[in-house]
Amino acid sequence: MANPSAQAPRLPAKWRKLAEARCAEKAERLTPARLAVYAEMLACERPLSAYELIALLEKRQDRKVAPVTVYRHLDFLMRVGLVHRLQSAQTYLPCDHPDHPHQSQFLLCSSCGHVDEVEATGVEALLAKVADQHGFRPDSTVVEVKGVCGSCQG
Amino acid sequence: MANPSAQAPRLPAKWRKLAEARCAEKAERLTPARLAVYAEMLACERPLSAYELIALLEKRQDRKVAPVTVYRHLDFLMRVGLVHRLQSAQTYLPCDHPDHPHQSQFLLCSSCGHVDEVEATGVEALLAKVADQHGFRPDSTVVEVKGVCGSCQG
DNA sequence: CGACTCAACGTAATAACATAACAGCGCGAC
DNA sequence: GTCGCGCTGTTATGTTATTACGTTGAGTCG
Repeated sequence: MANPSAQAPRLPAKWRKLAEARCAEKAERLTPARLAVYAEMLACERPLSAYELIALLEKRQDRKVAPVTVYRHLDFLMRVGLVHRLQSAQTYLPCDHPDHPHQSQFLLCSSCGHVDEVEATGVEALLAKVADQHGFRPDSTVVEVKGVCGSCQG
Repeated sequence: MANPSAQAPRLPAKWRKLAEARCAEKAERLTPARLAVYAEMLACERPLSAYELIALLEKRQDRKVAPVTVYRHLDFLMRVGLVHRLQSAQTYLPCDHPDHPHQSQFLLCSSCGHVDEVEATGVEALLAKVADQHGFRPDSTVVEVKGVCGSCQG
């Protein structure tokens, strides 16, 4: 590949360092192609479908990008905890407070499309309790709330 | 259509009455085709993808069933509250305690595929509270917990 | 160095999930 | 009757995701 990172959006040091740290933790390799996808997602500031991401990357890099390529990079970014998938929208967005591994909840505004990632400690605890009451051992949770954000209620 | 209900799986009176009641409430029409899809889902006892449902219906009725047909019936069944969609698995399953409208939570076993629909009052309340703290007005929620069910832990 | 290995990456094809557009039918309202 | 409207059928297409297989490139070990 012809130096993809040079064609990627500028990636603030904060995020780059975070990405490096996360990869180091998990002994994963942070390649230019992976970083380029992550940078594109951060630059966009809203959830993207895989194919929207493909289109952005193709425009940026002026060449074809196959779906499987983007899906692999997304899998990687989710594996190391830098990106989340919104199950109800089939879109992807960068993790918003990635200082530590976590389960998040998402508030999706149906008016402006903005997604707020929150980490309410009580939610996971309650779900764990509910699961336990049913003899169920939880591994991961999906919590997505659709509604209207503060800005759009005015 | 050549009497589809005759070719549908036997539908216990309990469920049929429920379906009729729900449709009456919402002034929706319970047609044979809609009932056939509902009956197929109840007979299967596990979440089905739309295309699995198509295959079952085609086998049962011995004729082609177009995707759009099944999606329309699924939309209807979800609208009247007889069926839920599992967002994380892109599958559909009949509502398990449909005595009243509700928001449910789902416990998905990754081992046996069984899905337990539960209705923990505290969960919705807590999510409403969390949303409110962020100035967010919730409309609907998606809560899906992946893990291992009691039977599969032995 | 050279051969080996293994993960990342590229390419092509296809599978799986979902919707759009339009026509015909059937039933109730009037 | 006939009008309107919702249900259904048909065809085509759009969107999301994966499979299969070959190539590249960086690190390792002899």
